[in-house]
Amino acid sequence: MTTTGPGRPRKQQAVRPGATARDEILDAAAELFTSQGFANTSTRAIADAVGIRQSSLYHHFSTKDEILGELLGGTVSTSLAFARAVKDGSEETGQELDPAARLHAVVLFDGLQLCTSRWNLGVLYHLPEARAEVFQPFMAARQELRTIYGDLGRELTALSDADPGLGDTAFRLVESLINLRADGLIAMDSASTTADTVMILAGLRQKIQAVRDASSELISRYGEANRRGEASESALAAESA
Amino acid sequence: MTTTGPGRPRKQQAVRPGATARDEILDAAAELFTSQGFANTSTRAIADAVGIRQSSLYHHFSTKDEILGELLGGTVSTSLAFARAVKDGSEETGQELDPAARLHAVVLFDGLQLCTSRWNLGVLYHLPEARAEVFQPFMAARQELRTIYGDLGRELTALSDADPGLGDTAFRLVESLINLRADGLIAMDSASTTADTVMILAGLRQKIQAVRDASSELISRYGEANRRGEASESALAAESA
DNA sequence: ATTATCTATAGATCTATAGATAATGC
DNA sequence: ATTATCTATAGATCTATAGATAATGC
Repeated sequence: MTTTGPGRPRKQQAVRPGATARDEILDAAAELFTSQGFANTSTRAIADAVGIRQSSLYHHFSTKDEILGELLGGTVSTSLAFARAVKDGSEETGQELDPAARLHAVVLFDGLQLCTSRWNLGVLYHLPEARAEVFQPFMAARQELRTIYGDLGRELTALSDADPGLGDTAFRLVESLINLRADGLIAMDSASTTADTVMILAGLRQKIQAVRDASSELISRYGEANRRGEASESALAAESA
Repeated sequence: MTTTGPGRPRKQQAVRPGATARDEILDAAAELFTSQGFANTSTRAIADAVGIRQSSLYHHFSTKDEILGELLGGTVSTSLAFARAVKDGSEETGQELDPAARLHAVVLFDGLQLCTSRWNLGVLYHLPEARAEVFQPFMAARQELRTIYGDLGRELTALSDADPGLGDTAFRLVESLINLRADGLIAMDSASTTADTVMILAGLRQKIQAVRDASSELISRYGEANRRGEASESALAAESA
Protein backbone atom coordinates (compact mmCIF):
# COMPACT_ATOMS: atom_id res chain seq x y z
CA MET A 1 0.00 0.00 0.00
CA THR A 2 2.34 2.71 -1.17
CA THR A 3 -0.16 4.61 -3.32
CA THR A 4 -3.40 6.22 -2.24
CA GLY A 5 -6.63 4.57 -3.28
CA PRO A 6 -10.19 4.00 -2.18
CA GLY A 7 -10.88 3.16 1.46
CA ARG A 8 -10.20 4.77 4.78
CA PRO A 9 -6.50 5.51 5.27
CA ARG A 10 -4.43 3.62 7.85
CA LYS A 11 -3.51 5.20 11.12
CA GLN A 12 -0.06 3.64 11.02
CA GLN A 13 2.16 3.80 7.98
CA ALA A 14 3.09 0.45 6.43
CA VAL A 15 6.69 -0.75 6.32
CA ARG A 16 6.04 -4.19 4.80
CA PRO A 17 6.96 -4.90 1.20
CA GLY A 18 4.05 -5.83 -1.02
CA ALA A 19 2.08 -4.36 -3.88
CA THR A 20 -1.24 -4.64 -2.05
CA ALA A 21 -2.44 -4.88 1.53
CA ARG A 22 -3.13 -8.55 0.89
CA ASP A 23 0.52 -9.10 -0.04
CA GLU A 24 1.68 -7.26 3.06
CA ILE A 25 -0.48 -9.51 5.20
CA LEU A 26 0.88 -12.63 3.50
CA ASP A 27 4.44 -11.43 3.99
CA ALA A 28 3.92 -10.73 7.69
CA ALA A 29 2.09 -14.02 8.21
CA ALA A 30 4.90 -15.89 6.43
CA GLU A 31 7.47 -14.40 8.76
CA LEU A 32 5.46 -15.09 11.90
CA PHE A 33 4.12 -18.53 11.00
CA THR A 34 7.59 -19.78 10.03
CA SER A 35 9.31 -18.37 13.10
CA GLN A 36 6.67 -18.90 15.81
CA GLY A 37 4.21 -21.40 14.39
CA PHE A 38 0.61 -21.07 13.33
CA ALA A 39 -1.40 -21.52 16.52
CA ASN A 40 1.14 -19.40 18.34
CA THR A 41 0.73 -16.46 15.96
CA SER A 42 -2.33 -14.34 16.70
CA THR A 43 -4.20 -12.39 14.06
CA ARG A 44 -3.36 -9.36 16.18
CA ALA A 45 0.37 -10.06 15.79
CA ILE A 46 -0.02 -10.26 12.02
CA ALA A 47 -2.02 -7.04 11.93
CA ASP A 48 0.55 -5.26 14.10
CA ALA A 49 3.32 -6.36 11.76
CA VAL A 50 1.41 -4.87 8.84
CA GLY A 51 0.33 -1.68 10.60
CA ILE A 52 -3.42 -2.23 10.54
CA ARG A 53 -6.02 -3.18 13.13
CA GLN A 54 -6.63 -6.83 13.93
CA SER A 55 -10.15 -6.84 12.55
CA SER A 56 -9.05 -5.25 9.26
CA LEU A 57 -7.44 -8.55 8.30
CA TYR A 58 -10.90 -9.95 7.80
CA HIS A 59 -11.58 -7.65 4.92
CA HIS A 60 -8.92 -9.55 2.95
CA PHE A 61 -9.21 -13.06 4.39
CA SER A 62 -12.27 -14.65 5.92
CA THR A 63 -10.34 -16.90 8.33
CA LYS A 64 -6.84 -17.33 9.70
CA ASP A 65 -6.73 -20.74 8.01
CA GLU A 66 -7.22 -19.06 4.65
CA ILE A 67 -3.98 -17.13 5.12
CA LEU A 68 -2.05 -20.31 5.83
CA GLY A 69 -3.67 -22.01 2.85
CA GLU A 70 -2.57 -19.21 0.56
CA LEU A 71 1.02 -19.49 1.79
CA LEU A 72 1.05 -23.29 1.52
CA GLY A 73 -0.22 -23.10 -2.05
CA GLY A 74 2.34 -20.54 -3.13
CA THR A 75 5.14 -22.59 -1.60
CA VAL A 76 4.62 -25.80 -3.56
CA SER A 77 3.19 -24.43 -6.80
CA THR A 78 6.41 -23.11 -8.34
CA SER A 79 8.47 -26.24 -7.69
CA LEU A 80 5.65 -28.53 -8.75
CA ALA A 81 5.13 -26.62 -12.00
CA PHE A 82 8.82 -26.90 -12.78
CA ALA A 83 8.96 -30.61 -11.93
CA ARG A 84 5.95 -31.29 -14.14
CA ALA A 85 7.50 -29.35 -17.01
CA VAL A 86 10.77 -31.27 -16.73
CA LYS A 87 8.95 -34.57 -16.47
CA ASP A 88 6.83 -33.88 -19.57
CA GLY A 89 9.70 -32.23 -21.42
CA SER A 90 10.61 -35.23 -23.56
CA GLU A 91 7.04 -35.68 -24.77
CA GLU A 92 6.66 -32.10 -25.92
CA THR A 93 9.92 -31.68 -27.77
CA GLY A 94 10.15 -35.28 -28.97
CA GLN A 95 13.80 -35.38 -27.96
CA GLU A 96 14.92 -37.58 -25.06
CA LEU A 97 16.21 -35.63 -22.07
CA ASP A 98 19.08 -36.98 -20.00
CA PRO A 99 17.56 -38.64 -16.90
CA ALA A 100 20.48 -37.50 -14.74
CA ALA A 101 20.07 -33.89 -15.83
CA ARG A 102 16.33 -34.02 -15.19
CA LEU A 103 16.66 -35.18 -11.60
CA HIS A 104 19.58 -32.83 -11.00
CA ALA A 105 17.56 -29.91 -12.34
CA VAL A 106 14.50 -30.65 -10.21
CA VAL A 107 16.60 -31.02 -7.07
CA LEU A 108 18.51 -27.83 -7.78
CA PHE A 109 15.48 -25.75 -8.70
CA ASP A 110 13.43 -26.96 -5.74
CA GLY A 111 16.40 -26.56 -3.41
CA LEU A 112 17.02 -23.02 -4.59
CA GLN A 113 13.41 -22.09 -3.90
CA LEU A 114 13.72 -23.40 -0.35
CA CYS A 115 17.08 -21.74 0.28
CA THR A 116 16.47 -18.31 -1.22
CA SER A 117 12.82 -17.50 -0.57
CA ARG A 118 12.35 -14.42 1.60
CA TRP A 119 11.05 -16.57 4.48
CA ASN A 120 11.69 -20.22 5.20
CA LEU A 121 8.30 -21.22 3.83
CA GLY A 122 9.13 -24.92 3.67
CA VAL A 123 8.67 -24.90 7.43
CA LEU A 124 4.95 -24.51 6.84
CA TYR A 125 4.73 -28.08 5.56
CA HIS A 126 6.14 -29.37 8.80
CA LEU A 127 3.72 -27.45 10.99
CA PRO A 128 1.42 -29.99 12.64
CA GLU A 129 -1.48 -27.68 11.84
CA ALA A 130 -0.85 -28.14 8.10
CA ARG A 131 -1.88 -31.79 8.51
CA ALA A 132 -5.48 -30.73 9.12
CA GLU A 133 -8.20 -31.77 6.69
CA VAL A 134 -8.67 -28.32 5.16
CA PHE A 135 -5.08 -28.26 3.90
CA GLN A 136 -5.31 -31.66 2.24
CA PRO A 137 -5.09 -30.20 -1.31
CA PHE A 138 -1.75 -28.60 -0.53
CA MET A 139 -0.33 -31.73 1.02
CA ALA A 140 -1.51 -33.63 -2.04
CA ALA A 141 0.41 -31.25 -4.29
CA ARG A 142 3.52 -31.85 -2.22
CA GLN A 143 2.85 -35.57 -2.52
CA GLU A 144 2.69 -35.24 -6.31
CA LEU A 145 6.06 -33.52 -6.26
CA ARG A 146 7.44 -36.41 -4.22
CA THR A 147 6.07 -38.86 -6.77
CA ILE A 148 7.81 -37.04 -9.62
CA TYR A 149 11.08 -37.26 -7.69
CA GLY A 150 10.51 -41.01 -7.36
CA ASP A 151 9.76 -41.44 -11.06
CA LEU A 152 12.79 -39.45 -12.16
CA GLY A 153 14.93 -41.49 -9.79
CA ARG A 154 13.76 -44.79 -11.28
CA GLU A 155 14.31 -43.55 -14.82
CA LEU A 156 17.85 -42.66 -13.88
CA THR A 157 18.71 -45.89 -12.05
CA ALA A 158 16.91 -48.26 -14.42
CA LEU A 159 20.08 -49.28 -16.25
CA SER A 160 22.56 -49.04 -13.38
CA ASP A 161 23.12 -50.84 -10.09
CA ALA A 162 22.28 -47.71 -8.11
CA ASP A 163 19.42 -47.71 -5.58
CA PRO A 164 16.06 -47.37 -7.39
CA GLY A 165 14.89 -45.39 -4.35
CA LEU A 166 17.24 -42.60 -5.37
CA GLY A 167 14.39 -40.19 -6.09
CA ASP A 168 12.96 -40.62 -2.61
CA THR A 169 16.38 -40.04 -1.08
CA ALA A 170 16.71 -36.92 -3.23
CA PHE A 171 13.38 -35.64 -1.95
CA ARG A 172 14.49 -36.21 1.61
CA LEU A 173 17.75 -34.35 1.07
CA VAL A 174 15.97 -31.40 -0.51
CA GLU A 175 13.47 -31.23 2.34
CA SER A 176 16.27 -31.29 4.85
CA LEU A 177 17.39 -27.93 3.45
CA ILE A 178 14.39 -26.55 5.32
CA ASN A 179 15.75 -27.82 8.62
CA LEU A 180 19.24 -26.63 7.75
CA ARG A 181 17.88 -23.17 7.10
CA ALA A 182 15.80 -23.20 10.28
CA ASP A 183 19.02 -23.94 12.18
CA GLY A 184 20.83 -21.10 10.41
CA LEU A 185 23.23 -23.47 8.65
CA ILE A 186 22.42 -22.75 5.00
CA ALA A 187 25.41 -21.88 2.80
CA MET A 188 25.49 -20.24 -0.63
CA ASP A 189 25.90 -23.58 -2.33
CA SER A 190 23.68 -25.79 -0.17
CA ALA A 191 21.23 -26.40 -3.00
CA SER A 192 23.86 -27.21 -5.61
CA THR A 193 25.90 -29.48 -3.36
CA THR A 194 22.68 -31.29 -2.54
CA ALA A 195 22.03 -31.84 -6.23
CA ASP A 196 25.61 -33.07 -6.68
CA THR A 197 25.25 -35.45 -3.74
CA VAL A 198 22.26 -37.04 -5.45
CA MET A 199 24.33 -37.54 -8.59
CA ILE A 200 27.09 -39.22 -6.60
CA LEU A 201 24.48 -41.61 -5.21
CA ALA A 202 23.52 -42.32 -8.81
CA GLY A 203 27.13 -43.34 -9.47
CA LEU A 204 27.83 -40.34 -11.70
CA ARG A 205 30.70 -38.72 -9.87
CA GLN A 206 32.88 -38.85 -13.02
CA LYS A 207 30.29 -37.22 -15.26
CA ILE A 208 29.22 -34.56 -12.79
CA GLN A 209 30.26 -31.52 -14.82
CA ALA A 210 28.40 -32.69 -17.92
CA VAL A 211 25.29 -33.33 -15.82
CA ARG A 212 25.52 -29.88 -14.24
CA ASP A 213 25.66 -28.26 -17.67
CA ALA A 214 22.68 -30.20 -19.01
CA SER A 215 20.76 -29.50 -15.78
CA SER A 216 21.52 -25.82 -16.07
CA GLU A 217 20.08 -25.79 -19.56
CA LEU A 218 16.87 -27.47 -18.39
CA ILE A 219 16.46 -24.88 -15.64
CA SER A 220 16.88 -21.98 -18.03
CA ARG A 221 14.44 -23.60 -20.45
CA TYR A 222 11.63 -24.71 -18.11
CA GLY A 223 12.32 -22.45 -15.19
CA GLU A 224 12.02 -19.41 -17.37
CA ALA A 225 8.79 -20.58 -19.03
CA ASN A 226 7.54 -21.34 -15.57
CA ARG A 227 8.26 -17.90 -14.20
CA ARG A 228 6.71 -16.18 -17.21
CA GLY A 229 3.41 -18.02 -17.02
CA GLU A 230 3.16 -17.53 -13.32
CA ALA A 231 2.85 -13.79 -13.00
CA SER A 232 -0.64 -14.17 -11.55
CA GLU A 233 0.59 -16.31 -8.69
CA SER A 234 1.18 -14.57 -5.39
CA ALA A 235 3.84 -11.90 -5.24
CA LEU A 236 5.63 -14.02 -2.65
CA ALA A 237 6.27 -16.82 -5.10
CA ALA A 238 7.60 -14.29 -7.58
CA GLU A 239 9.92 -12.83 -4.96
CA SER A 240 11.47 -16.19 -4.26
CA ALA A 241 12.36 -16.76 -7.93
CA MET B 1 -1.41 -45.52 37.85
CA THR B 2 -2.51 -49.12 37.97
CA THR B 3 -2.08 -49.63 41.72
CA THR B 4 -3.81 -47.77 44.52
CA GLY B 5 -1.75 -45.32 46.53
CA PRO B 6 -1.99 -42.09 48.47
CA GLY B 7 -4.09 -39.24 47.13
CA ARG B 8 -7.66 -38.78 46.15
CA PRO B 9 -8.76 -41.36 43.53
CA ARG B 10 -9.56 -40.32 39.97
CA LYS B 11 -13.13 -40.03 38.80
CA GLN B 12 -12.22 -41.49 35.41
CA GLN B 13 -10.17 -44.63 35.04
CA ALA B 14 -6.86 -44.25 33.22
CA VAL B 15 -6.18 -46.07 29.94
CA ARG B 16 -2.75 -44.57 29.26
CA PRO B 17 0.35 -46.71 29.66
CA GLY B 18 2.80 -45.46 32.25
CA ALA B 19 4.10 -46.49 35.63
CA THR B 20 3.12 -43.18 37.22
CA ALA B 21 0.67 -40.38 36.57
CA ARG B 22 3.60 -38.30 35.44
CA ASP B 23 4.46 -40.87 32.77
CA GLU B 24 0.86 -40.99 31.61
CA ILE B 25 0.88 -37.23 31.20
CA LEU B 26 4.13 -37.33 29.23
CA ASP B 27 2.77 -40.06 26.97
CA ALA B 28 -0.43 -38.14 26.27
CA ALA B 29 1.45 -34.90 25.71
CA ALA B 30 3.86 -36.65 23.34
CA GLU B 31 0.98 -37.93 21.23
CA LEU B 32 -0.79 -34.57 21.13
CA PHE B 33 2.25 -32.31 20.69
CA THR B 34 3.57 -34.43 17.82
CA SER B 35 0.24 -34.71 16.04
CA GLN B 36 -1.28 -31.27 16.67
CA GLY B 37 1.58 -29.05 17.77
CA PHE B 38 2.38 -27.43 21.10
CA ALA B 39 0.41 -24.18 21.10
CA ASN B 40 -2.51 -26.02 19.54
CA THR B 41 -2.66 -28.58 22.34
CA SER B 42 -4.42 -27.33 25.46
CA THR B 43 -3.63 -28.54 28.93
CA ARG B 44 -7.27 -29.62 29.04
CA ALA B 45 -6.73 -31.89 26.02
CA ILE B 46 -3.76 -33.53 27.73
CA ALA B 47 -5.69 -34.00 30.95
CA ASP B 48 -8.66 -35.49 29.07
CA ALA B 49 -6.35 -37.96 27.34
CA VAL B 50 -5.03 -39.05 30.74
CA GLY B 51 -8.38 -39.12 32.50
CA ILE B 52 -7.76 -36.41 35.06
CA ARG B 53 -8.92 -32.81 35.48
CA GLN B 54 -7.06 -30.01 33.73
CA SER B 55 -5.80 -28.44 36.92
CA SER B 56 -4.47 -31.76 38.24
CA LEU B 57 -1.66 -31.54 35.69
CA TYR B 58 -0.14 -28.78 37.76
CA HIS B 59 0.53 -31.11 40.63
CA HIS B 60 3.10 -32.88 38.42
CA PHE B 61 4.39 -30.02 36.23
CA SER B 62 4.45 -26.37 37.09
CA THR B 63 4.03 -25.12 33.50
CA LYS B 64 3.08 -26.45 30.10
CA ASP B 65 6.59 -25.59 28.91
CA GLU B 66 8.03 -27.96 31.50
CA ILE B 67 6.19 -30.87 29.87
CA LEU B 68 7.66 -30.04 26.48
CA GLY B 69 11.12 -29.64 28.01
CA GLU B 70 10.92 -33.08 29.56
CA LEU B 71 9.96 -34.63 26.22
CA LEU B 72 12.67 -32.76 24.31
CA GLY B 73 15.30 -33.90 26.78
CA GLY B 74 14.26 -37.52 26.62
CA THR B 75 14.32 -37.45 22.82
CA VAL B 76 17.93 -36.42 22.33
CA SER B 77 19.57 -37.91 25.41
CA THR B 78 19.66 -41.56 24.31
CA SER B 79 21.10 -40.87 20.86
CA LEU B 80 23.57 -38.35 22.20
CA ALA B 81 24.80 -40.73 24.88
CA PHE B 82 25.34 -43.44 22.27
CA ALA B 83 27.13 -41.09 19.88
CA ARG B 84 29.41 -39.89 22.67
CA ALA B 85 30.20 -43.45 23.66
CA VAL B 86 31.07 -44.43 20.09
CA LYS B 87 33.16 -41.32 19.62
CA ASP B 88 35.15 -41.93 22.81
CA GLY B 89 35.26 -45.69 22.22
CA SER B 90 38.80 -45.79 20.84
CA GLU B 91 40.24 -43.86 23.77
CA GLU B 92 38.75 -46.14 26.39
CA THR B 93 39.65 -49.50 24.89
CA GLY B 94 42.90 -48.34 23.31
CA GLN B 95 42.01 -50.17 20.12
CA GLU B 96 41.20 -48.21 16.95
CA LEU B 97 37.59 -48.51 15.82
CA ASP B 98 36.73 -48.58 12.12
CA PRO B 99 35.60 -45.04 11.16
CA ALA B 100 33.03 -46.43 8.71
CA ALA B 101 31.51 -48.68 11.35
CA ARG B 102 31.36 -45.81 13.83
CA LEU B 103 29.39 -43.51 11.54
CA HIS B 104 27.22 -46.37 10.37
CA ALA B 105 26.43 -47.32 13.95
CA VAL B 106 25.52 -43.80 15.01
CA VAL B 107 23.27 -43.32 11.99
CA LEU B 108 21.59 -46.68 12.52
CA PHE B 109 21.10 -46.29 16.26
CA ASP B 110 19.81 -42.73 15.99
CA GLY B 111 17.60 -43.66 13.04
CA LEU B 112 16.11 -46.61 14.89
CA GLN B 113 15.20 -44.38 17.82
CA LEU B 114 13.39 -42.00 15.51
CA CYS B 115 11.62 -44.76 13.61
CA THR B 116 10.53 -47.00 16.47
CA SER B 117 9.72 -44.69 19.37
CA ARG B 118 6.10 -44.90 20.46
CA TRP B 119 5.42 -41.38 19.15
CA ASN B 120 7.25 -39.44 16.46
CA LEU B 121 9.14 -37.40 19.04
CA GLY B 122 11.64 -36.03 16.53
CA VAL B 123 8.85 -33.75 15.38
CA LEU B 124 9.25 -31.82 18.62
CA TYR B 125 12.59 -30.44 17.41
CA HIS B 126 10.90 -28.95 14.39
CA LEU B 127 8.16 -27.23 16.35
CA PRO B 128 8.73 -23.49 16.10
CA GLU B 129 7.99 -23.27 19.81
CA ALA B 130 11.06 -25.41 20.57
CA ARG B 131 13.21 -22.56 19.29
CA ALA B 132 12.30 -20.44 22.31
CA GLU B 133 14.98 -19.38 24.77
CA VAL B 134 13.88 -21.77 27.55
CA PHE B 135 14.56 -24.80 25.38
CA GLN B 136 18.05 -23.71 24.43
CA PRO B 137 19.76 -26.50 26.44
CA PHE B 138 17.93 -29.15 24.45
CA MET B 139 18.71 -27.55 21.12
CA ALA B 140 22.34 -27.37 22.24
CA ALA B 141 22.35 -31.10 22.94
CA ARG B 142 20.99 -31.72 19.46
CA GLN B 143 23.72 -29.44 18.15
CA GLU B 144 26.35 -31.50 19.93
CA LEU B 145 24.95 -34.61 18.28
CA ARG B 146 25.25 -32.90 14.92
CA THR B 147 28.86 -32.01 15.66
CA ILE B 148 29.70 -35.65 16.44
CA TYR B 149 28.19 -36.66 13.10
CA GLY B 150 30.42 -34.09 11.42
CA ASP B 151 33.55 -35.31 13.23
CA LEU B 152 32.88 -38.95 12.44
CA GLY B 153 32.30 -38.01 8.82
CA ARG B 154 35.66 -36.25 8.54
CA GLU B 155 37.47 -39.15 10.19
CA LEU B 156 35.95 -41.46 7.62
CA THR B 157 36.65 -39.33 4.55
CA ALA B 158 40.09 -38.13 5.60
CA LEU B 159 41.93 -40.62 3.41
CA SER B 160 39.45 -40.87 0.53
CA ASP B 161 38.14 -38.54 -2.15
CA ALA B 162 34.65 -38.61 -0.65
CA ASP B 163 32.94 -35.40 0.49
CA PRO B 164 34.30 -34.32 3.90
CA GLY B 165 30.78 -33.02 4.61
CA LEU B 166 29.56 -36.60 4.74
CA GLY B 167 28.69 -36.42 8.43
CA ASP B 168 26.46 -33.41 7.90
CA THR B 169 24.71 -35.15 5.03
CA ALA B 170 24.25 -38.18 7.27
CA PHE B 171 22.66 -36.01 9.95
CA ARG B 172 20.29 -34.55 7.38
CA LEU B 173 19.27 -37.98 6.13
CA VAL B 174 18.63 -39.22 9.65
CA GLU B 175 16.54 -36.19 10.49
CA SER B 176 14.52 -36.67 7.34
CA LEU B 177 13.29 -39.95 8.84
CA ILE B 178 11.16 -37.74 11.08
CA ASN B 179 9.43 -36.22 8.06
CA LEU B 180 9.09 -39.61 6.42
CA ARG B 181 7.38 -40.93 9.51
CA ALA B 182 5.15 -37.88 9.80
CA ASP B 183 4.01 -38.59 6.25
CA GLY B 184 3.35 -42.25 7.08
CA LEU B 185 6.08 -43.47 4.74
CA ILE B 186 8.40 -45.25 7.15
CA ALA B 187 9.29 -48.85 6.28
CA MET B 188 10.77 -51.58 8.46
CA ASP B 189 14.23 -50.94 7.03
CA SER B 190 14.21 -47.16 6.68
CA ALA B 191 16.88 -46.71 9.32
CA SER B 192 19.22 -49.38 7.96
CA THR B 193 18.88 -48.30 4.32
CA THR B 194 19.65 -44.77 5.48
CA ALA B 195 22.84 -45.99 7.14
CA ASP B 196 23.76 -47.93 3.99
CA THR B 197 23.13 -44.86 1.83
CA VAL B 198 25.65 -42.94 3.91
CA MET B 199 28.21 -45.69 3.35
CA ILE B 200 27.63 -45.54 -0.39
CA LEU B 201 28.32 -41.81 -0.26
CA ALA B 202 31.56 -42.69 1.51
CA GLY B 203 32.49 -44.85 -1.48
CA LEU B 204 32.16 -48.13 0.48
CA ARG B 205 29.54 -49.92 -1.56
CA GLN B 206 31.84 -52.92 -2.00
CA LYS B 207 32.63 -53.28 1.68
CA ILE B 208 29.09 -52.70 2.91
CA GLN B 209 28.55 -56.11 4.53
CA ALA B 210 31.77 -55.88 6.55
CA VAL B 211 30.81 -52.40 7.72
CA ARG B 212 27.34 -53.58 8.74
CA ASP B 213 28.85 -56.35 10.86
CA ALA B 214 31.30 -54.04 12.60
CA SER B 215 28.55 -51.46 13.13
CA SER B 216 26.29 -54.11 14.61
CA GLU B 217 29.00 -55.00 17.11
CA LEU B 218 29.41 -51.37 18.16
CA ILE B 219 25.68 -51.07 18.74
CA SER B 220 25.54 -54.15 20.91
CA ARG B 221 28.56 -52.94 22.86
CA TYR B 222 27.71 -49.28 23.44
CA GLY B 223 23.96 -49.43 22.93
CA GLU B 224 23.68 -51.93 25.73
CA ALA B 225 25.88 -49.97 28.11
CA ASN B 226 23.84 -46.95 27.21
CA ARG B 227 20.50 -48.54 28.01
CA ARG B 228 21.80 -49.74 31.36
CA GLY B 229 22.83 -46.26 32.42
CA GLU B 230 19.67 -44.65 31.14
CA ALA B 231 19.58 -42.32 34.12
CA SER B 232 21.37 -40.13 31.56
CA GLU B 233 17.99 -38.63 30.78
CA SER B 234 17.70 -37.03 34.17
CA ALA B 235 21.37 -36.10 33.95
CA LEU B 236 20.63 -34.01 30.89
CA ALA B 237 17.67 -32.39 32.59
CA ALA B 238 19.95 -31.52 35.49
CA GLU B 239 22.49 -30.01 33.10
CA SER B 240 19.87 -27.66 31.73
CA ALA B 241 18.76 -26.47 35.17
C1' DA C 1 -21.54 3.58 -4.41
C1' DT C 2 -17.60 1.21 -3.35
C1' DT C 3 -13.69 0.26 -0.82
C1' DA C 4 -10.65 -0.23 3.13
C1' DT C 5 -10.07 0.97 7.16
C1' DC C 6 -11.62 1.92 12.07
C1' DT C 7 -13.92 1.11 17.08
C1' DA C 8 -16.17 -1.96 19.99
C1' DT C 9 -17.37 -6.26 21.57
C1' DA C 10 -19.42 -11.10 21.99
C1' DG C 11 -18.32 -15.52 23.08
C1' DA C 12 -15.11 -18.96 23.48
C1' DT C 13 -11.26 -20.25 24.83
C1' DC C 14 -6.75 -21.11 27.71
C1' DT C 15 -3.16 -21.19 31.68
C1' DA C 16 -2.42 -21.20 36.26
C1' DT C 17 -3.87 -20.56 41.20
C1' DA C 18 -6.68 -21.22 45.56
C1' DG C 19 -8.58 -24.06 48.40
C1' DA C 20 -11.57 -28.35 49.38
C1' DT C 21 -11.66 -33.42 49.51
C1' DA C 22 -10.50 -38.27 49.87
C1' DA C 23 -7.28 -41.61 49.88
C1' DT C 24 -2.81 -43.78 52.37
C1' DG C 25 0.66 -44.31 56.00
C1' DC C 26 2.91 -43.08 60.35
C1' DA D 1 0.71 -35.64 57.69
C1' DT D 2 1.26 -36.34 53.07
C1' DT D 3 -0.24 -37.04 48.62
C1' DA D 4 -3.06 -36.67 44.47
C1' DT D 5 -6.92 -35.57 43.06
C1' DC D 6 -11.13 -32.49 42.78
C1' DT D 7 -14.19 -27.88 42.09
C1' DA D 8 -14.21 -23.19 41.02
C1' DT D 9 -12.46 -19.26 39.04
C1' DA D 10 -9.44 -15.08 37.88
C1' DG D 11 -7.41 -12.84 34.30
C1' DA D 12 -5.65 -12.88 29.92
C1' DT D 13 -6.07 -13.99 25.81
C1' DC D 14 -7.95 -14.96 20.85
C1' DT D 15 -11.12 -15.21 16.53
C1' DA D 16 -14.60 -13.30 14.15
C1' DT D 17 -18.66 -10.11 13.60
C1' DA D 18 -21.34 -5.62 13.61
C1' DG D 19 -21.52 -1.35 12.38
C1' DA D 20 -19.25 3.46 11.94
C1' DT D 21 -16.05 6.32 9.26
C1' DA D 22 -13.20 8.36 5.68
C1' DA D 23 -11.25 8.02 1.49
C1' DT D 24 -11.98 7.55 -4.01
C1' DG D 25 -14.62 7.42 -8.33
C1' DC D 26 -18.87 7.56 -11.11
